[in-house]
Amino acid sequence: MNIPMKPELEQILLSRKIQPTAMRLLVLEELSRVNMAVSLNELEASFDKADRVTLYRSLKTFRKHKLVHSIEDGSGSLKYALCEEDCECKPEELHAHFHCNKCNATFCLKDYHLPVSGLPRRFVLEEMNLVLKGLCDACSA
Amino acid sequence: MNIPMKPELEQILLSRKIQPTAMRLLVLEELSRVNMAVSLNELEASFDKADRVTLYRSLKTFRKHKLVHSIEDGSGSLKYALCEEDCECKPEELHAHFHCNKCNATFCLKDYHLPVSGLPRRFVLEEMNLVLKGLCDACSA
DNA sequence: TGTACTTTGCAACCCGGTTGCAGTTCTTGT
DNA sequence: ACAAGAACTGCAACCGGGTTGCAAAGTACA
Ligand SMILES: [Mn+2]
Ligand SMILES: [Mn+2]
Ligand SMILES: [Zn+2]
Ligand SMILES: [Zn+2]
Repeated sequence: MNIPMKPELEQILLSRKIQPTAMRLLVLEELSRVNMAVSLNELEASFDKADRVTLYRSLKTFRKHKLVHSIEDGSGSLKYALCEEDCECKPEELHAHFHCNKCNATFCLKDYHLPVSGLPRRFVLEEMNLVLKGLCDACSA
Repeated sequence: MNIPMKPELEQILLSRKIQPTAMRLLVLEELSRVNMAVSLNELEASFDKADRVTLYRSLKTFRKHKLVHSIEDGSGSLKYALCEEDCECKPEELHAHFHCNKCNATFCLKDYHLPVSGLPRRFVLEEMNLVLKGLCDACSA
């Protein structure tokens, strides 16, 4: 995936009904660039000077408008990753994530969809969260 | 599962090489009684007077000796549940958990073992965490 | 251009988890 | 039975991720 240019970024926000402010464009650009799931802290560290709360609220807004989804990978901090272009964050769009125990990176396994079966009677399934953990591509070499 | 009596509880701790102190016996008894995954806060609330840190360290000790396993269910607090009698917490003993979005309860799905396939090349799998979310038995009625 | 609404930055707070330390209890060797 | 050492406990304080309140700055739109 190549990184979209400024006008494209703006278009992406607009298409999600998010006002394209300067900060939000930067956040979106960064999320596109890294192409993995990042925590609020990691995001903050990737800018010279940015207010943590503003980043937090940008991500919150993005998530509300289904531009990003969040992953609890067990590292202690929530991570955020860009959704696919036309994602509506429905159950069938859920996918697994891989968390590297060594470098702490977390990736979307977009093709690893979740098995929905074997649930006990009378339990109603609404969502699932599957995190695979181990060594990533780079760390297993 | 019925709740073990005092001497049995003591035996359980001893068999895991954990010194059976008064507090630890109480914690083990409570974990047996509730028969689900509980958070540190919930555990604390189930005693009239107990120090949070002592409970915390009891759970930590239990986990080290593989008497309990912990579950990150996305509720914001780690939960702990008793392991099966001869559990060694190996990958093949991993199971899924169910978290109720309404009552916040979390259960072990001991028979729901995890599918291990479809991982990208060069990724080394060490552990998995699968949490199903929805409405539990009681809440779906 | 004026006004209402949104976004931003800062400070402060919340809460789960964790550590330091001193006092107590328990284990072990004599 | 006793002393020395190790393990456990309770309290206070800290830490870090996440969150909120509020006033200032920015933006949309009539
Ligand atoms: Mn993802
Ligand atoms: Mn379990
Ligand atoms: Zn890695
Ligand atoms: Zn429930």
